Amino acid sequence: MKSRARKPGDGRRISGGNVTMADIGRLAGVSQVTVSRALSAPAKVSPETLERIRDAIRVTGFVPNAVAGALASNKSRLISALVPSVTNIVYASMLHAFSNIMLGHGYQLMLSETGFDPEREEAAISAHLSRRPDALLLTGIHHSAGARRMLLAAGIPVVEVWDITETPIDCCVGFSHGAAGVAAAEFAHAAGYRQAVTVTAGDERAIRRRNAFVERFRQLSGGDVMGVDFDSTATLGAGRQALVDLLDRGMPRGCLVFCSSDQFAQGVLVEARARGLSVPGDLAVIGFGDQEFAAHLDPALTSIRVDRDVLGRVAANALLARFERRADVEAVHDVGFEIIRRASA
Amino acid sequence: MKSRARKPGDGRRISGGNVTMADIGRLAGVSQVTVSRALSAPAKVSPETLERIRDAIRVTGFVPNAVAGALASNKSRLISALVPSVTNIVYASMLHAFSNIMLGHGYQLMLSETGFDPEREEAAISAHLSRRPDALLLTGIHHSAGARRMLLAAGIPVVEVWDITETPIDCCVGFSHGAAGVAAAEFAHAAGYRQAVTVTAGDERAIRRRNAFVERFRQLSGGDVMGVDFDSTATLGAGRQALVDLLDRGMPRGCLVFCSSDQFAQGVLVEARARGLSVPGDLAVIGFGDQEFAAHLDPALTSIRVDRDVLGRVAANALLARFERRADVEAVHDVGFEIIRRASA
DNA sequence: ATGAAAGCGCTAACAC
DNA sequence: GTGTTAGCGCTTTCAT
Repeated sequence: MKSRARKPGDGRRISGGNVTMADIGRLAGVSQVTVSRALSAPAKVSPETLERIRDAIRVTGFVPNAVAGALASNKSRLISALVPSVTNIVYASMLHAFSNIMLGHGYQLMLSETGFDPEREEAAISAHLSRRPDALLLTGIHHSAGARRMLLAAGIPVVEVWDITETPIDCCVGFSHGAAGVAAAEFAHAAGYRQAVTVTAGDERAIRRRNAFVERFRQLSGGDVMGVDFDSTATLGAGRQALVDLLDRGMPRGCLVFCSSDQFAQGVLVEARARGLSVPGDLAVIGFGDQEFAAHLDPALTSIRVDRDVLGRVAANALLARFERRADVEAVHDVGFEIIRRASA
Repeated sequence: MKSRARKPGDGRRISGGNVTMADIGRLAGVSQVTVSRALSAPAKVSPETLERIRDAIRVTGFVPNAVAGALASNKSRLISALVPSVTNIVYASMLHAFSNIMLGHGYQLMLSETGFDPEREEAAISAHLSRRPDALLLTGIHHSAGARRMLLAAGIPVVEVWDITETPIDCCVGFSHGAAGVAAAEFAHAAGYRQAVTVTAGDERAIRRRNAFVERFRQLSGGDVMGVDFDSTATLGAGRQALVDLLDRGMPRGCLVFCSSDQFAQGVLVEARARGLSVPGDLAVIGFGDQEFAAHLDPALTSIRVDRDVLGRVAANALLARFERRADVEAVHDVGFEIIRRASA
């Protein structure tokens, strides 16, 4: 017997993760292939053989080696998902919906966080592609040149979520951040606000919404729109601080605060209450994300809702459609958004 | 040329994910092994050879096939993480800290949600083990018999988080939920509360905290403790509803509401405000998790804080120590908890 | 410093 | 219905 990794005397126990299909076959008196078939196409194996194989599997606790399977079949049944952050509920809930569907179809999830950083994203893409996932979910439509090259070369389905473009790498599911900003500006103007300020996180999509908002609001109202920009992620504390800064900088009374996230908006609300400012009298607030707490704040928060559940589900279905070569799924899917008007604006 | 999966004429392009080390070797005028070495131990390859190999890699966009590598080396550099839910910030932030460290050491993450369900957990464990991860992170210390059997058989490091036990599968990092419940009861009694009610999610650990709280509070105060139990996860809306129910059932004035999560606690606070009830005068509230908003609610929420960051980091280090066969990490690590007293109780 | 050979545990193709 | 054979693309060992 030729040994290699195993030293002589390193007698292997037949149990759990070390058992192979060949071992099961030996125990059941069949060849290794028959074991493989018993697992992947039981109908092709006689009932008696099947039972013996199943017994052997039960006795040994055999768990098939999907790594070997993936290498042989060139299918990993692994999906890579790259999101900016799992601690942000908007991405987490999208992932939840996405992975639930993929899991139901036998796909496992490999996950990485990219922190809104294209370089980290590129590194993650490279690492993930080496694992040969069957498909990849990416957040956003802006990726480094290297990332695009790798993705194209990999030749696997890719779905970009949370944004839309006419030129996706493969397909995309999201909504127009520009349109969301414009809609918010029009909503604000229609609601009678003639002055506005912004609070924005260090996230390219948030900035795009803000820019669209500012441009449209200026068109409609003529005035200038000042803002506070963070280069980090949105937190309640930062939102409070933003209002403090804005007030210091002479934010006009009765103006509307356009926040890139409900976290910021809640912070603004909290700080306003702490200072005895009335909302929406002294200032109005509009958030983004429509998280659960938005409806329960006092005053209830006006926010832009995006259906994360639908986003995740449509993204999953787009990939599944590609696996099955179905052409019934369009390359660009706009899930839209909705301004939920409550008391704060 | 023997063809198999590929039909004749299915001429393969040399690009991206299809390139092999053998292809790179051909381009660089060396054998496949040398390419392998160039990647894993560049010091063992001459500088000139190395450069030619690197050129070839750049030109082709070669990404090594980690699936083949894992099969050959019996090391996947993949870590499985099983959490109840990614949309729950307490697990998400723990995961974030955990994966950051693992990533820094070259490990990718495979993720599944188990929804507090041992059966789903067992299915996930089986699916993950087939991928041959190098280690596994599990949430909680209660697992099905089948799960334990598989885990033991797999013979890989396993870290159980969010709870502690003297008999972990391998090692555990968490805190005592019983102790947390007892501490909350003692805190409540010391703060002068003589009546209490509970609001609890359908989560075994939350129930354990509640039971410990109730038992200790009864010891101290003698009275009965009624409660509302949900069998789902905690939401703000459910917290509001819980207070409605409790009030209907004659919840005594001036009592303390022990919530299994800050979400519930926020709901109770919101409903109390909506009804014009004063906190902590008419009712006091204590949450669990000390999420960011807790400190900013009005009144600020008293809560039990667990350092999720430390939890994730210690869990990661425990696995890394096991990989390196370091014995400097104990099998049971209690990260403790802290009651953060604010205005609500 | 480099290469040849063996083999990781499976799936795919083809025979019988 | 079952077996045989030939890989998948790497890492490991051993030789030079």
